[in-house]
Amino acid sequence: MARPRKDDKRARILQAAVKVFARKGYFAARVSEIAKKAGVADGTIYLYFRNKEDLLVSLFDEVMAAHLEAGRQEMKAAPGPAARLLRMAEHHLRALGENRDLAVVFQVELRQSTKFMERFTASWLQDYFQLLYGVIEEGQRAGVFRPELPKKLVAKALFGALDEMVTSFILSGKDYDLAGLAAPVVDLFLRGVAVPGKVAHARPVLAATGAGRGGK
Amino acid sequence: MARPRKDDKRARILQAAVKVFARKGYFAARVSEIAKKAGVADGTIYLYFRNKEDLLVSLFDEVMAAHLEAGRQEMKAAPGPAARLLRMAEHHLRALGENRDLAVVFQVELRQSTKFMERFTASWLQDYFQLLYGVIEEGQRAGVFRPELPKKLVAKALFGALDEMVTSFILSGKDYDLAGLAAPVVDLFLRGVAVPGKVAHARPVLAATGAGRGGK
Amino acid sequence: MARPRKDDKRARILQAAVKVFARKGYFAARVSEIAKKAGVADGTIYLYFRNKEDLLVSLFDEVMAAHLEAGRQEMKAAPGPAARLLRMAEHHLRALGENRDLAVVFQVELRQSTKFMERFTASWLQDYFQLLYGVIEEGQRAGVFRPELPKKLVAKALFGALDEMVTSFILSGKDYDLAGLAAPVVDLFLRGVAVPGKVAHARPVLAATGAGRGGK
Amino acid sequence: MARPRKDDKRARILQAAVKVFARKGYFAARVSEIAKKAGVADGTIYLYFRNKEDLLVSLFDEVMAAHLEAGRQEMKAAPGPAARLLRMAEHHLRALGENRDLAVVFQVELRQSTKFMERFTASWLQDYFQLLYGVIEEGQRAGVFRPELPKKLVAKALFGALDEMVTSFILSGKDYDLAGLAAPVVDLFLRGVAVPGKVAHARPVLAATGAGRGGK
DNA sequence: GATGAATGAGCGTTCATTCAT
DNA sequence: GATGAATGAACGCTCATTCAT
Repeated sequence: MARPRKDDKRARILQAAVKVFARKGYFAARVSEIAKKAGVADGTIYLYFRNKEDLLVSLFDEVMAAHLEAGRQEMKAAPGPAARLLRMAEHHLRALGENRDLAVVFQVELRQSTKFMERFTASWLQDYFQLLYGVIEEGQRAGVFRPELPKKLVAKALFGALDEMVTSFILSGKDYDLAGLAAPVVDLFLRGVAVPGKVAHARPVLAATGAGRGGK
Repeated sequence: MARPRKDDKRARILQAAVKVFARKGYFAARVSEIAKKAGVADGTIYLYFRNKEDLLVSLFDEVMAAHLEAGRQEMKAAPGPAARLLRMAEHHLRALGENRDLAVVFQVELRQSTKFMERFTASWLQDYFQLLYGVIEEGQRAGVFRPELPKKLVAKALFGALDEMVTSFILSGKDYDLAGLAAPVVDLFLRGVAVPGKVAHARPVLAATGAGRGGK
Repeated sequence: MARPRKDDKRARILQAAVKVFARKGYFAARVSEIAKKAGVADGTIYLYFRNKEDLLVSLFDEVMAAHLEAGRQEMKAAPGPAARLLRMAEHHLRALGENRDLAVVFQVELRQSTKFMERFTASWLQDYFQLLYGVIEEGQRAGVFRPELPKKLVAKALFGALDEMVTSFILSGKDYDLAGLAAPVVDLFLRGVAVPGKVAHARPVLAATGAGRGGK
Repeated sequence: MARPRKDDKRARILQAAVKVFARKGYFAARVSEIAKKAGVADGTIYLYFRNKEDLLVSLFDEVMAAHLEAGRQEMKAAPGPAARLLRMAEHHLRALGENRDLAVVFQVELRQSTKFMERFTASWLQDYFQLLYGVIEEGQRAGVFRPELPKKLVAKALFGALDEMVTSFILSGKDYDLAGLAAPVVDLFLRGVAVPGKVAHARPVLAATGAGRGGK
C-alpha cells in the first residue's frame, strides 16, 4: 500500500549498516551483507551512497546532526550551568546507552583511523565543545565555577570521562543504566575527588594547553 | 662474537611496525613494508610473529608491560594519594607524549575492533585501574578523598580524561608538552570545577556504576 | 499533428551512440550516457534496440546500406573501369572523411571482436567486393586490366589500401582532405610503383588466393 | 631438474595470454583463465605484469621488437628494391600466417581502441614504414620506381594491402599459404592493375597527403 | 636462520537490463 | 510509449602467508 519510497530504502540501508558494522567491524563488514539485511540488492546501496566508506560517514553525520541539535535544545531548558552540564552528560550517555549497535559504531568503528577521527573531531566534537565552553564560561561569570580553569581543559576532561563511560559500557557486554552515570560523573567533576580543605594543590595550575583537538 | 641477533631483528621489526602502523593504520599497513623498513625479508617476520595481528598485539603487550612496571615504581615513590595520582597521570602522558608514533598506535590502531579493545581492557587497563583503586582507597581511608565516591567511577573518569588529552594531542598535529597537562587535569579532578559551596548537588550521587570495562 | 516521433527518437539515439562510441569506445561507452545525450531515458533505448550490441550493429547496417547504394549509383555513372574504381575510392574516403566520429566507429569500434569483424565482412564487405569484382572483370574483358590478376586479390589489396588511408586519417588527428587521396591511390593501383620495363617479375604470379574473407 | 626460472613463467603467461585473447577477445578474456592455462596462480601474473592491459601491451611490444629486427635483417639480404619489398611482404605474412592466435591478437584485439591503435602506430608501424621508405627511395634513386610517387602513400597502401590479406586470412578460418600471397601482392604493387599504355591517368597525381598515421 | 617467489581466497563496485508505474 | 529506480551477476587485483632453497 504505502509506497516504499526512496528515503525508506536509504534509512533501511543505514540501519542495516549500523548493525553489520557493529557486529563485524567496518573492515570485516561486507557490503553484500548490509544489502541483504536491508532487503535490497547490492547495487542499490550505490544509488544512495558513494561507497562503503560513505555509508559510515553518512551514518555518522546524520546521527550526529540530530543528536547535537537535540542536545542543544535539552541543555537550553536547564536552569544554571551545573544543571546544563548534567543535561548534556545525560543526553550523551542516554543516546548511546539506548542503542548499543550505534554506540559500538561510534566508540569503536569510527575511530579506527586518524582519517575518521579527524572528521569526527572536526564536525561533531567541535560543536559539542562549543556547547561546553558556553556553559563553563557562564558558570565562571556567575561565580560558581572556578575562574582560573581553562575551559578547553575542562571540556576535554569531561568529554573524555563520559566517553570512557560509554566505551566501558560497550565492552562490559552488560545492559546497565548508562545514563544514570551522568549524575555521579558530573558531581565528581563539579566537586572533585578531594574532601575540601584536605588536599593542597598538587602543583599550580598551568595556564593553557595550546591547541584543542584537531587544531592543526 | 655473535650477539643475540634474534632479539635484534625482533626489536627492529617491532620498531618498524610501530612506524608503519602509525603512518598507514593497521589495515592499510603492509607486512612487506614493515619488513622493508626493518631490513628483513617478508618471510622473516613470520619467524618472530605468528601473523600481522600478532605484531600489533606483541607490540602492545611488551610496551605495556614495561610502561606499567615503570608507572608502578614511579607512583610508589610519591608522598600521599594526591601526589600519586599526579605521578600516574604524568607517567601516562609522558610516555605517549614522547613517542607520537606509539601514541597513534595506542590511541587509534589498537582500538579498531572490539577484539583489540577487549584485549586492551583485559590486560593493561585492569592493571592500570588496580593501581588507581589502591590510591583512591588509600585517599579515602586517609580522609582526604570523599568516601562516598565509587572508586571505579573515579578511575574511569580519570583515565578517560587523560586518554582524551592524548587523543587530542595526537590529532592536533602539534607538539606541545603533553605531560604538562597532568597537573591541571589532576587538580581539576581533585578540587572540581565548582567554587566550593556555590554549587549544590545536581542530584544525589548514585551508588552503583555497573560493571567495570570488560566485565563480560 | 504528431509526426513519427518514433523514428525521431530512434535516429537521435543512433546519433548519440556514434558520438559516444567514437569518444569512449564500445566497451567504455555507457548506455546511460548515450541515453542522456539522446535526451531519452535509459529504458527507452530498449524500446528501439535489443541491447547495447544491437545499437552498434544497427548503426553499422543502416549506414552501410545507404552508403553502398549511393556508391553503386555513383559508380555506374562513371565512364569505364578505371574511372569507376576512382569513383568507388572517392566515395569510400569521402563518406568516412566527412564524419570523423562515424569513421572511428567503423575503423576501430566495429573491429574489436572477430564476431563484429565477421559480420562486417559478411554483409558490407562482400557487397563492396562484388562491385569491385564487376569492375575488374569488366576491365579485363575490355583489355585494359591485366587479365592474369586474380580479382579477389586485387579487390582485397585495393580495399586494404583505402582502409589504411582511413585509419591513418583517424589516428593522425588532423583534418586533411581524405577523399583527395582516392586519385593517387587508384593511380598507384592502376599503374604500379615500378617504372614500366625496369622491374622484372619478382616471381611468377600465383594463381589462387585461398578463400575470400569470411569464406568459413 | 631444470629449474623453472623466472623467464620461463613469464613466457608461459604470455603464451597463455595469446591463446586466451585470441579465443575470447581481450575484454572477455579472464585473467584467471590465462593463469590457469599458464599453470600459475592468478596472483603470479601480477608479479610479471602490472595488470591485464600490460599483458597485451607487453605481448605486443616483445613480439614486435623481435619481428621487426628479423624483418630488417632479412630485407637487407635481398638484391635490389623490388626484391626487398617482396622480402618484407613475405616476412610480414609469414610471421602472422604461422601463428593464427598471434595474428588474431594483432589484427583484432590490438585494434579495439584508439589507445592501442595509437600505441601500435607509434611504435611498430613507424619503424615498419621507415623500412619501406628506405626501399622506396632507393628504388626511386635507382630509377626503377616512379619518382613522382609520395613514399608515404606507397608505404601506407602496401601495408594496408598486406594487412587486409592477414585479416582476410584470419576471418576465413582456413589455413592456406598466407605468405604465398606476398609475391602476387608485390607484383600487383609494382606493375599495377592496368595493361601498360591502356589506361590514362585517372587524374593527375596529387602532391602529398599531409601527415602519416599518428602525426598528431 | 633467512629468503622472497609463489600462492589463491576474497570483495567492492559497475552497469546493462528489466519492469512497475 | 516512456520512465528511471532497482537489480545482481561478474571479475580484476591485493596481500598475508607459506615453503623450497
